[in-house]
Amino acid sequence: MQTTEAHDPTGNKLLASLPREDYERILPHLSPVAFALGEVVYESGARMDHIYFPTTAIVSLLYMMENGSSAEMGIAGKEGLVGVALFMGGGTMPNRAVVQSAGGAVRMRAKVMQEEFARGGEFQRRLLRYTQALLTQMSQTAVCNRLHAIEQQLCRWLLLSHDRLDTDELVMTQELIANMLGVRREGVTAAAGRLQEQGLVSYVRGRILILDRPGLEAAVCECYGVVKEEYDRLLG
Amino acid sequence: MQTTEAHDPTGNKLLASLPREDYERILPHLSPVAFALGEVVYESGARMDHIYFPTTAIVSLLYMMENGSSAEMGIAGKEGLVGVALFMGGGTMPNRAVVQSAGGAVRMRAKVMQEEFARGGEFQRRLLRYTQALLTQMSQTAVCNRLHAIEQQLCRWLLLSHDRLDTDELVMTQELIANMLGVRREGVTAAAGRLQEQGLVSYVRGRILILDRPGLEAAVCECYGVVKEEYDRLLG
DNA sequence: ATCCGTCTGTGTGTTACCGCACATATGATA
DNA sequence: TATCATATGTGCGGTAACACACAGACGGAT
Repeated sequence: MQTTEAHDPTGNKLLASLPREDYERILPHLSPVAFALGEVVYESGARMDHIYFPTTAIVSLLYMMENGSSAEMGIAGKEGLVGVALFMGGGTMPNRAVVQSAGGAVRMRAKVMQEEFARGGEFQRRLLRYTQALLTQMSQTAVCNRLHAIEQQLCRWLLLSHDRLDTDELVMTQELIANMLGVRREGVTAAAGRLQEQGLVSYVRGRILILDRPGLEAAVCECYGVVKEEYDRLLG
Repeated sequence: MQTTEAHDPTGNKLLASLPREDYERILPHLSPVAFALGEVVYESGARMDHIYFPTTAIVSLLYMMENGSSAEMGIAGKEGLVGVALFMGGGTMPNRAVVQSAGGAVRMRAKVMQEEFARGGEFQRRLLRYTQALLTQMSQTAVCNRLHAIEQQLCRWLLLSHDRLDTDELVMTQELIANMLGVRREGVTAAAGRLQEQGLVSYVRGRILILDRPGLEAAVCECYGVVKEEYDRLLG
């Protein structure tokens, strides 16, 4: 795997954007972690010991229904972090964080992070802006779930994932995508088939290749653009 | 209208929960506002001059689609505030805030609020915890929109509104509820009719009366409970 | 090379919600 | 009391997504 990149804290854009002074103060408190596909970063309602800054990994925030079905409310990759509850004050969140794309992250002990946050400097500022971006992503997911068709949501999901990867290939079965989107596997098969017919993607057995990104951007609903622009504005 | 209550800052639970010292420092900077039904508190993408703490009013956060349809992503009442973007750092949000139930609020100039927030004390702590609660409400709305039927969502919406009112009567047409939920008006008519048959609510021309709150709580999906518990835990 | 678990494709019938059209009821106002 | 804008009820056809069943296809392991 991408050993050097995955363990370099600057692989995480949020950390990389810190002023040198803040970055260097934080650096000694960061330690690398490797995440496997499907690994649970934290469980719904569970207290976390660390905050995670993905470098090459992508993490999905999922709500697990009592009856076993699930739906994704947001995703985090190298642009952000996993564990906002640790500095927002609640400590826990009623959702599960699952590794959606294997890769690396760096982590920081909760206590150290909280002390740094309490300094009120640039670190705090970036964390709060990131949280606002996440807020937008989640709220737009709510809108998209209500008003848009599976095919458009699949485009949105593919683009959000692609933005957080350095490759055009997503390792992901249709079954897993269905769990993320909160729809049936057959629904994903049908939507993915239509995208493939249009030449936007190609896929074989758990691997999806993005062939025509501009084409996907033309096929996606406005939700993707709203979220993307807000991330760029707040974190860019 | 409820003149005294609506203008008393302690009508807002978030302000009322502040330690006396913080509350008294903030009090001189609060001024009362009256909101009419349908009034736009802030427009999508617009910079705000004030943060609002509702006392008797309820405000909906709506996303307006390019094609004119809309969907609610969250609501705020006396338990919270409107304008998280002002302390989260983004300044604006890509959604509209509309008065869903007429009533009062107190407001505070953005600059003053930001200075108080930067002190890093209890005020900051409460604001961040509230924002985490809002995050949960929005993400649970996403899940609910994906997985649950209109009737359950209507129950959720009625209960969330009822929690923020001192009366059992909601002044709200089915047409407006449909805009909030992002569904057809006829869909609301049908769902509301079923709730009325069960004796849970009664309504006539723009007024809905909550008759059997425990019954509604039995009919609602788990989403309401998740959000409620998180609000109680974080702000209680 | 074969086996077998997993992933993907497809068909059938059902349901929830949509869009449209229009009938009826309410209550404020003249 | 009559009028009228607005709110609500209802019917009908269309469609997207559902649940279930099963067939084929791939690719790693023996």
